[in-house]
Amino acid sequence: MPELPEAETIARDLDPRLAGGRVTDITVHHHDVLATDPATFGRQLIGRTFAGAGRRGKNVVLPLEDGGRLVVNLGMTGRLVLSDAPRAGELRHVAVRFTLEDGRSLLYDDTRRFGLLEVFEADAWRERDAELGIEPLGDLFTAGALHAMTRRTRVPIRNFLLDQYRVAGVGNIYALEALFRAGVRPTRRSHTVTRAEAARLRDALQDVLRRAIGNRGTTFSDYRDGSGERGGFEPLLQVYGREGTPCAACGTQIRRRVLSNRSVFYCPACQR
DNA sequence: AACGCGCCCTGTCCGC
DNA sequence: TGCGGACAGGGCGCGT
Repeated sequence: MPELPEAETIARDLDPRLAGGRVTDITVHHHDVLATDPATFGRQLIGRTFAGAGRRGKNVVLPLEDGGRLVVNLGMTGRLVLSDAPRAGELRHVAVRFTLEDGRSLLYDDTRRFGLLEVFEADAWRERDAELGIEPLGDLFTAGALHAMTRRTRVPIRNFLLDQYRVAGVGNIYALEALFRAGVRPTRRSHTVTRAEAARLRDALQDVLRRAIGNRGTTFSDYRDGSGERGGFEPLLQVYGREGTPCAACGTQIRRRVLSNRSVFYCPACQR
């Protein structure tokens, strides 16, 4: 569920409300979401003050006033919520609670605990940041830049888009939607993608991600109960989860297959 | 060395 | 109605 748009939405919500919050205590309910042991984690953060919230790829980045950072990878089911948020009391899988000086708490909730919380000091974060791929909504993500990258590898283009060390922030859902809009089959080897296709893919990726952010990052996953934001991006999905239904462009049945242990959906007529 | 695959974990859904 | 099994996607570690 959480890809770039979800991380962006969380960061925007948190930014003004978390700034100035000083950590006075940390309770770890599930240590497997931490990069270190709980005692070390506590020593790293207690007494330090959040400066706000941002994003890098799919990571929510919480800068500290002294230049360090708490970096949160949300995995599949991670959420970051302040205790005074409307539905904070409904969280059922709180893994870590950060008590703040003003009495509020920052809660990290993660049902499946695929997420990871890690503290970086300034230098270490610069290194980590440099390892991550290009930001798909950034100025550097041009058609030429994307094409130069795709030409250098033979991996299927869907796998290329999922690799956080190439393009940072794209997950399976938005990758497949962008490939459909660009008319490129997910299994196509990256190096065969033409310049024109790379240009369409860049535009499609940006369009899909921006629309998703406009919908507050709401994807299909929370449609079944009204526990969170209602409405959402799901009606906008044109191929993901639509096996057997007619393609919106040509009517051909959408096909599903498995690529690298993960579902791929595409229109066999529109995507070459 | 780039790449593919299995696994981590839980909730939901489907078929018997 | 209950239950087992398949399935979901992110990322890491390992084998090739």
